[in-house]
Amino acid sequence: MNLTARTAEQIGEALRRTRKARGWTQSDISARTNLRVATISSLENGDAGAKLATVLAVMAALGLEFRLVERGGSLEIEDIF
Amino acid sequence: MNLTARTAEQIGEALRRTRKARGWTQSDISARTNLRVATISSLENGDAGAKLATVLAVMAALGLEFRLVERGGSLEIEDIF
DNA sequence: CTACTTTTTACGCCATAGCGTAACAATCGA
DNA sequence: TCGATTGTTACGCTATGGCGTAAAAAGTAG
Repeated sequence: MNLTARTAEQIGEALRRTRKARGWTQSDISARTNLRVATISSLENGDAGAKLATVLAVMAALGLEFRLVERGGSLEIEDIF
Repeated sequence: MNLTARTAEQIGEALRRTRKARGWTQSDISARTNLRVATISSLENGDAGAKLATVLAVMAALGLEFRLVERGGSLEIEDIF
């Protein structure tokens, strides 16, 4: 699962995929973040106008964090082994 | 340079460090993004209310992209060699 | 210390995120 | 097929981002 993102669409996709991988619903994320389901939906659909705080809250709920890397940057361990 | 971020402050720090590493001013980023210097300043200082579009624009100007990874996740190649 | 560059902050303005609430649409299991 | 869960969209509302513009504060070189 490659979760590289340069656009809001890609971030939304990554969040949705991770959520599904966890077997969770948008409602689950909503409960863990105090964000409305509608907000989660909007974010997953690539809303570039979303607030950074919103993205970070969902990331935290999913147990994710950001790495800021050079474009086309280094491989990760899993990509090799 | 470890650019892991879970908070707006950490993202701002990472963006500022990368910008400095490029030898650029906030004004340079402003020119490349059509965002005001004040907006860049606010973002680098950890404004969680910033729009995702704003973050992504600055990231692009710096030649960076996001990786969404598990918290405490995999090491990167540079961390080993 | 002085002049210049860089960064931070302020004010009025417009656009919009996310809220509560609600309805509608799409997806899924029995 | 159908009822139930899940996801999307809408309306009015308040709060605030980013804009133009401007000035002040902080940092830097001579």
